Amino acid sequence: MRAEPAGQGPPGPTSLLRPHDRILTRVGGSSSVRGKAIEAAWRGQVECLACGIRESALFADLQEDDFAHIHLPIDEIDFETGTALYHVGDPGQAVFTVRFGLVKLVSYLADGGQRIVRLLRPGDTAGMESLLGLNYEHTAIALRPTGTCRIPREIVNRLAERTPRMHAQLMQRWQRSVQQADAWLTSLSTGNAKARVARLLLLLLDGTDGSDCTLFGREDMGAMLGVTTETTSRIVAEFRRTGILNETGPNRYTCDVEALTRIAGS
Amino acid sequence: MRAEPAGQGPPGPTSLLRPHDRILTRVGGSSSVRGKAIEAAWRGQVECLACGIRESALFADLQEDDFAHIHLPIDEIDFETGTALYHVGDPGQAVFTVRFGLVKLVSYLADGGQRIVRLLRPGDTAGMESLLGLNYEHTAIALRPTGTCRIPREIVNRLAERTPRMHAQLMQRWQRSVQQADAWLTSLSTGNAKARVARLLLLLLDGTDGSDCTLFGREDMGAMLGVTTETTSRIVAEFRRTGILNETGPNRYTCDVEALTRIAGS
DNA sequence: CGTGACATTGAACCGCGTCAACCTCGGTGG
DNA sequence: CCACCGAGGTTGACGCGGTTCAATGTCACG
Repeated sequence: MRAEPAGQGPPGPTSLLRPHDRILTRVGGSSSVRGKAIEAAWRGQVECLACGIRESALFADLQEDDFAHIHLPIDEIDFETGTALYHVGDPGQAVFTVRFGLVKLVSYLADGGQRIVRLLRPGDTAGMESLLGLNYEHTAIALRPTGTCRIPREIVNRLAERTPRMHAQLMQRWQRSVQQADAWLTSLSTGNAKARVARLLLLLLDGTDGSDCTLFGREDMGAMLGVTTETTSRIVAEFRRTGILNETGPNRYTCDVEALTRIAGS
Repeated sequence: MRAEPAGQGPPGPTSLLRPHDRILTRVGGSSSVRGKAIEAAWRGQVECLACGIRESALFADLQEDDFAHIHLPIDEIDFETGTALYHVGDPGQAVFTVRFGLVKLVSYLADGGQRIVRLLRPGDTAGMESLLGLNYEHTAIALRPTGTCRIPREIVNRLAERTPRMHAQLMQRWQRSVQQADAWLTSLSTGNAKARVARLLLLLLDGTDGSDCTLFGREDMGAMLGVTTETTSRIVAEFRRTGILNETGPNRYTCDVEALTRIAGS
């Protein structure tokens, strides 16, 4: 594994904003601002109930009266590509529900390199370790423009005490993380590089329209697959030459799913 | 990845005992037998409270009166080396607390190969996906003579409803699984083979006495590290030649922790 | 138009997979 | 008691695949 060129090593345990952490904040409810205004009445109840992704989000199973017990601000925070939701080692004060976009969870290695251990999609929850009072165990970085809801840990913990529905949601989400971690190991870190790239592409297919997917930097792809940037680039380029991938825009491709499945199987 | 020689592919979704599943059952309490006797009064309350590893086990935080609500048999089941606690796809009816020994969680790959995704040590809990009504997601196999407590899922689920202490234990255990899965990826599936073997050895050090560890078959070690049996064997042999490992018994070694740490860092 | 970030490509090297031989050891049966 | 056998560990030879280092291409942006 090569040392990161721009890497200043694993981020320290502070929670100061890094220079590049340009965050687009759109506060969720009343006059509250991120990190302040604990007492402010919050009108997020309505918004949560009406949330477009609620059926797949952390609050999916909550009932109307459950929301009445939320007395801390839930902020909608949007992140530009490349900015961090939080850093490894930061004291975890909140979980983030991904509303749209894509987030990578990064682990930094002893040698300064990095490895992406998971991807979070809309409906997923980031930073659940904070619910146990732990520091964040990864750095979470937006791979595309990403919208989140930042939910203070006390809200979730209090709801979990109150209702077994929240309880069940949490367990399901933890289990999902384990599943995803295991799948990551067996499908993205096993077999030759070409098969790994193929499996990653299949994983990135847009659920809806079938055979389209949006890629990101070759370096990130390499960090997911445990191979170098060059190898990734070579393989993607080859897929393009052989028609398995068809560029339709900047980092947008149409895939020959059939062929990819065959390659992934080897 | 090479195809498994003895592999008959991923085990099917049945829960029938395989021919080689020689299980040493020592039933926990009254006259109950595994899988039967739901009504039998169970005297495990005493045994759980007196359990030697309770402070690190699933029931760690429970109080005396919590145990009064256990009305299903908790069996002590011991497994010989190589036998399965359960198979992937089996409908999960219970979790297993490991009392002594070592258990591997195996994922079977599309090509018939296998990958070990986690190790369970005394105090760890296997098969928690069963609590969510899911089928087992791995095959769990004892790497050494292993003792377990088989706890029916209803017991845990009912306790979790009753007491937030059980609730918290579950969340912590799920979180631990995620952590271990992430560590597995970053430390055992990253870097060159020699570093991986070194990290595995460091992971296997007996907590207590410092520099001793017990290895297992080279094939299993390879399946943990994502390398072949031959590579694993070569590296272990080299470590022995250079004095980093010192054989003290069958698959027992004393390690030069210093040297291993250096090699692991590369 | 210069500049920097990123993708691509080339060439050389070498780590590890692959295939195969051989060894050790424990068990089994004559 | 010994010959035989099979499983697992070790070692060698060879070649491929992926890393490494370096050069060039491409595009967005100031």
